[in-house]
Amino acid sequence: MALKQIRNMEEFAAVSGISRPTLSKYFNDPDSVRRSTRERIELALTQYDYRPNVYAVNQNRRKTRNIGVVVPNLADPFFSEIGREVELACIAAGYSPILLSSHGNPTQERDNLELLRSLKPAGVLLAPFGRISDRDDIASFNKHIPVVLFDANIEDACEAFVGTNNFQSIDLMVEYLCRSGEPPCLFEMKSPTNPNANKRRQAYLESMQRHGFQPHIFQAEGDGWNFEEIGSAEGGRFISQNAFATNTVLCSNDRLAIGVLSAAYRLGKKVGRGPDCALRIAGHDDHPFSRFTCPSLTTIAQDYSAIANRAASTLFRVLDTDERPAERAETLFNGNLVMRDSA
Amino acid sequence: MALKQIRNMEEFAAVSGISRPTLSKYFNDPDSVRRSTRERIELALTQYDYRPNVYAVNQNRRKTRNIGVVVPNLADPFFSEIGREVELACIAAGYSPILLSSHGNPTQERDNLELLRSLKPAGVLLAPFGRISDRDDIASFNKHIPVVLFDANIEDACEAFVGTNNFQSIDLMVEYLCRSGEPPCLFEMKSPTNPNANKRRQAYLESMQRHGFQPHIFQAEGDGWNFEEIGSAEGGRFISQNAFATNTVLCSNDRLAIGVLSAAYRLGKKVGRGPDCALRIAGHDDHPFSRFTCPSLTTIAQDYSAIANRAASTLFRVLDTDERPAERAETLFNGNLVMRDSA
DNA sequence: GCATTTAGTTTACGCGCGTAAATTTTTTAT
DNA sequence: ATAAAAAATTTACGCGCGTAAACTAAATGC
Repeated sequence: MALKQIRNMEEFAAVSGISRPTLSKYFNDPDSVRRSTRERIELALTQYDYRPNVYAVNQNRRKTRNIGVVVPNLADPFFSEIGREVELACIAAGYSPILLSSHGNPTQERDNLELLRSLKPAGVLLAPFGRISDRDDIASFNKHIPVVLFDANIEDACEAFVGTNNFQSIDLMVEYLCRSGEPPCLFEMKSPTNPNANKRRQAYLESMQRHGFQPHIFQAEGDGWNFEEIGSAEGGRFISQNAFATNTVLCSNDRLAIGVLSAAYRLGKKVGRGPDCALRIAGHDDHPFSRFTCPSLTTIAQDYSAIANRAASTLFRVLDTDERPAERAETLFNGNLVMRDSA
Repeated sequence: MALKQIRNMEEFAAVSGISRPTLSKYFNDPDSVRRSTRERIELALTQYDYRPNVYAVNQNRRKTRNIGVVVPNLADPFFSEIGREVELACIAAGYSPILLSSHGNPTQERDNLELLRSLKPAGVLLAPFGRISDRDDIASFNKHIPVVLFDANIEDACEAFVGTNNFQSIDLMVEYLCRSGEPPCLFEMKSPTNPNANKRRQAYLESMQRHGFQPHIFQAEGDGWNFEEIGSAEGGRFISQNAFATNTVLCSNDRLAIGVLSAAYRLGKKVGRGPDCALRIAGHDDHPFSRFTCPSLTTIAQDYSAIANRAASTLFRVLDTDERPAERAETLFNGNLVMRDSA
């Protein structure tokens, strides 16, 4: 087995009988060498435990084969899932993904970009917080390295954006709710960290107007990422004060909705479509747990697989052509209504 | 500002007026140079945008300042949280953490170790699946690189283990449940992926015996990490068949409990301590969502902050002394009972 | 079978930094 | 002030690999 410990490509060239430059070509692209040569190399690889020193490999190359993937918060299952999809897409394309979480903290996002700067990635897939304060950092980063945004858009920044069409998805939900019962009011954060929330509010207003109903917006005080907590506290407050304008509450995202559902349960208000129900509650995002809330949550499923793969392939195209695209593309995927028991 | 683009340490030496070897010392340990020199360097750093090329830095060094952190599944909030704590501990100690998720897949765990092998980390903090099949891979990996296990133990493998004392935590819960109502039966996976589940079963049996009650174990069919789904389907089956031996169900972990709670709701069985309740349900782990289940979940909180920090500091000690510890240490932290409304 | 194309070999240099040895400068102790 | 200690500088080499140039061997086309 381990006939001899191979220390570097030179030694591997000696034992495999292939010259070092050819080996170098092989490791950069196995298909760039003749098949017979490739087989000889791969035979030798089974006999000797050698693999190129990543640090030496990346030292000279201006662009590595690394791709940075930055998401706002891996503790949020949505980003955990979409991050995973992006990783897989990168691996499939022969890149090495480096998944970084900003842990709900814009400062950490800057730190992550700073870290990536020194890792010289070929490109970056970034789901930004989208606050104005980040804009300059991201633009400055983008000067040197191609960046494709996903999930949250920053107007006119970076090579492209891929996300969900909130206007379509919210309209879909509003339409359903209006058709099946009282028109919904909207429950959201007062100062949302995510620009999608603003899009959704806008979409709600337009959609309600289109359907000829009076919109009602209820905003929760609170900061940070404890959406369930905020939804539970503030939603509970609105419920117990009978403040919601209608019996139907559309929450800006599932995590808020999960909080509101827990508050409703605590307050003894039955949630659902039945005649004995006091409230209907809907969400947005199809959070993994929304199937297991009580009752299960009616929501919008984002097509995160499509988003992840499109974002990745958009970046790959930029990397392949090695030039910035003339036009900044914005791709929006439709959401799907997931009907469960809460609305 | 950017007076000149600095390309390497040589050029930075020229503009800063400090010799390259001294700069090298500084970047490896800022305190290894005289204070006045350090201040001159840091002044220059504010004027010029230079930082050492990570790849060149790590190329020669046998041991990098990287620390690999491998968890079974970042989509599971428990690992997301504890992974974060570990990251912070590494950064605080001057190391660069590389957080990798095995995505619920033992093969991926092997791939992650393979990846880490080429990144030459100083050490690794590993939360393993703990299946027997991984043992050899991990042991082989551990031959070259120090590894501290956390969360899940593998007997006699690696430098040390840090986790929760399941015997203490389960006993705490069993004691509470017996004292406050009917003695609990145990609900768990038939073929658990996590060795803690086996510990918890053992602990349950011993604890029930100690309290003089007959133990009852109910096992859910199913594979993978969809614990909520399995808990909901299988738990629902047991509930609707009235199969649980007592009205109190202790679930092996919170995610199963979340599934069982959703099944109970679906079946119209009220859960809680009150006289009108049909079931009491308890969990283990204090999952972030267990506060927002309906009703909120009584559970055991693992001290993951303590676990993460102890695991990290144990590894650092090994790295500092630069020799393997004579004795393999196992550190177990106690769990805390979190009383909520479900039991 | 021969010319042409394609692939591999030899040789050589450079990347950015760690680091050792010898020397000079600066600080500290007496 | 002077000797000793500490720190910085100069010089030089090596790490493992990418890569270019000139050359040689093998595969391909007709």
